[in-house]
Formats: sequence, structure tokens, C-alpha cells
Amino acid sequence: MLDLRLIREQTEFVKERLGSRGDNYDELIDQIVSLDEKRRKIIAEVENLKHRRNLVSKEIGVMMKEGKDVTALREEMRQVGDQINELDALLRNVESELERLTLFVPNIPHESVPVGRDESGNKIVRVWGEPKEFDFEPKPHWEIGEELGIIDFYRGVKLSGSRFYGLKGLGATLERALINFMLDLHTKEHGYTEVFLPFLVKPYCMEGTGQLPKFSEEMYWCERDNLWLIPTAEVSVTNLHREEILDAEDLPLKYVSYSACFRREAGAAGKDIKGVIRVHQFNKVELVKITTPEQSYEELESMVRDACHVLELLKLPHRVVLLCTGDLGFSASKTYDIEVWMPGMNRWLEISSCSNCEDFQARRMNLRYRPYRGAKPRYAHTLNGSGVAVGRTMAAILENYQQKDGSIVLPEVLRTYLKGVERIG
RNA sequence: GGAGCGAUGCCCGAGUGGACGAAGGGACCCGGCUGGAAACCGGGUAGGGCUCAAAAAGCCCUCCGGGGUUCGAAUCCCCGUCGCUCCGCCA
Repeated sequence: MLDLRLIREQTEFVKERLGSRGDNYDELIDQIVSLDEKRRKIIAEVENLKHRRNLVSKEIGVMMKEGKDVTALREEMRQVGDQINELDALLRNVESELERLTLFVPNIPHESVPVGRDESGNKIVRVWGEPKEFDFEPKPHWEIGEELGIIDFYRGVKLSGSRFYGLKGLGATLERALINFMLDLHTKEHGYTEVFLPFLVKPYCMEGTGQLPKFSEEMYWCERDNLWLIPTAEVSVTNLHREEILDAEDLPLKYVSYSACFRREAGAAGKDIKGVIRVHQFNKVELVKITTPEQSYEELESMVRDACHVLELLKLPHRVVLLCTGDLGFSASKTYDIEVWMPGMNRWLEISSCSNCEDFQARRMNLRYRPYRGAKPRYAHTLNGSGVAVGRTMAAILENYQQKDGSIVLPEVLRTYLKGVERIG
């Protein structure tokens, strides 16, 4: 959520910056500005009346003790009270509409974000490693997984429908090993605190991180209990300290969390239909930081490095991409994607996305910190990034480590997590 | 799922219709005392909004959240959320 004051006082700036995302928000912003004006007018009026009522009510109390007649004043105040109720009701309507609209406004891109229409405007920041040369035609991971009997697409679909899959034997073990490897790396070497949180959350959590109200179609909803399945642990972890005022000396808070992620992929019919890269349920290890505005961009850089470290240790070639304004997510001010090389698919594949949301989410969830003793609270900055997507990492391992004979030689760093197993097949 | 009880400031806790943003205690901060400290003494310590260029100041709101009754609500009524206790069920 953007600061209403910013929208009010720098309307043109806000419109222009939002416009760089590729959609026009002028009309929405104009509606917000005019509702805000209306709101302030009503407030001025109703507060005057309340002030008067407070004074007179006190006086009535005093007069009653003195045995004076107060019927006339009482009657007058009853009328004032009616007016207040009317105005308050009006104000509630205006405020709820204002809030509703404001929740649909995306975050303002950071000034360092390149302006561009779509992913063609993204900038490659750096590349790590080189795509391996194969002396045979490398296969895509879905063929490898099926041939080795470690990924079961058919039965995943039998159980739950399209875009679900199952793992078996060393496939299941590898998935689990990857999760543990990533969690250990981030807790032991990068200083994150591990948390394990609910996968089902209240609607206000989804609103807090920006999935609701705009992206309800993308998520699974348990209607009976009005709970939502998280599309990423970003939701549960970032909301962990919602409505709190944190001490500055505790910042930055750095959390890492494993979670299953659930996505309806509503707008992706027919896209990436093969393999495990676009499915309704997948595992992810997520990084979240809560920090100060002064530190947040440094923290974004180090978060990207922490995520890349996973891929470096796995010796998977990857590159870091700075997203342009048109490719930026709703809540983000600045985002780096990390893309891994998939020799079987012959393309780069997003395996992590690290964003600084500045105070956009913090404002939605009322997450603040106190810069120093006695100071006014300020909104914190929140960051999130995959560290990294587990299913896609498994796919990348299958494709990058495949051998001519169809077997997989497992990355060395995983061997302690695989009880010494060195290859599959 | 049933029954009952509860939610007050940073923490504990009083208040059950009128001067209450809220007694008292603790904690913390500042000052005094001291060679220094403890004890003691004095003072202070919530959030949001509106008016405003801003500051200052004033006003409004907030005693879990939302409605209502009333001239006036922390206090009375209704709804919701969360917590506790007992019963039932359950991995």
C-alpha cells in the first residue's frame, strides 16, 4: 500500500512512476485523491460536532449534580448525536471504499529499476558458470525422471489432476536432501533463523503481502474456514511480525523457512505443461528479511548472493537478472531473478526471485520499528526471495548432471544428505 | 463440537455510566543524593487521524475488533476474533 499522503501531495509523480509498469493507473489514482478529499471534509465536520458534544456532555453532568434542568441541552445533544451518527456512517463508507481502491495500487518501482515493457527490458547483471558441453543430446528432466522411476507424473495426475506429480525412491530422498541442504546453508552460513509456519493463513495475511485482493484467482481458498493456502512462505513469514513495533537493534530480522507452495496457475493454461516447473504444489525454501529503509537495498544484494550460493555449491550455471518496471511484481520495488541453465530444455529458468518491497507490505500489515528510544515508529522494509525453489532445483540437477548412460551423478555437497549415494540409475 | 470464563498502557493490575488516556505497582529513561553503586527522592515513558508549507498548538479517535443504547461508555447490549478451563471427539 502506498502512503496516502504521497498520493495526495505528489499525485503526478505517483501516476508517472506507476505508469512505467505498463498499465495506466491515472483513473484509479484520481478516484483515490478525490475520495481522500471527501474523507477529510467529513472528518473536519464530524470532529467539530464531537468536540461540542464532549464539552456539553461534561457540562450536563455538572449541572445535574447541581440540580439544574438539562432537558433542553439533552434534546439538542441528541440531535447533534444523530448528525454525528449520520456523518460517521458516511465516513465509514468513504474510508472503506478508499481502502479498497488503495489495495489495488501496486508498489512504485525503485529509481534504479530499468524502464521497460516486458521481460525483454530486463538486464542481465552477471552470469555464473558455463553451460556444460554434452557429447550427446541432453534430455529434459521429465524424461530423465520418468526413465529413472523417480518422478511419477501419471499417478500424480491420478491423485489430484493435471500439474501434480509424485516422487519415488531416490527422487523423494533427493527432494528432502535439497530442502535440508538449503536450510542448513542459510542458517549455518548466512545467519538466517529457521521458522516453520502454517500453510493456511487468514485473508488479512494475504492482503498484508499483496496477494489479496487482486490475485484471489491465483490461490486456493478453503471456503468453509475462510483460510487460504499460501502460494509462497513469503506470506506467512513476512506476516510473522504484523502489527508489531520492533526494536531497531533487533533489525535486520532474517528468516528462512521451508514450505509447500500452492498455486492455481489460473492464467497459465497450456503453458509449461511438461515437467515439474509449473505445478499446483511445490516445495520452496524462502528467505525473508525485515529491515530499515537505510539498509534495505544492501540487504537485497546480500539476499541475492545468499540465494546464488545455493546454486554455486550445487555447481549449477545460473545468471542474475534485474527485472524492468514492466516485469515487476505487484508488491515489489525492485526484483532480481536468478535463472538456472536447463540443458535439456535449452533455456534459462527462473529458480529464485528476490525482491525489496520497501514499506509497501509493512504498511499493509502495520509492521513498524522504533529507530531509537523515544522515537516515533516507522514502517519497516520487507524483503523476500527464494533460496531456492526446490522442485526446479531437482529438475536442474537432473538436466545438468545427466550422463550418457541415462544415470545422474549427484552433486558432491548433497552426498552427506543422501547417506553417501553418489548416483541415481 | 458443547458449556463456562476472560481480553485494560512496555509488563502486572484497579476501575462496572460523568472531570478516566485511565489508580497502584513493576520495568525503563532523565535528574537529585553518593567517591561509586544500591536504597531513597523528583520528573518522564502509547498509537493513529484532522487542521497546518512546517513547527508549535488545538481538536478527534483508540481500554481485543466492529456495531448499538445514552446528553455522555473502559464500564450496559449485540456480533466477531483470540485466549483459558471443563466435557466430547481425534493424529
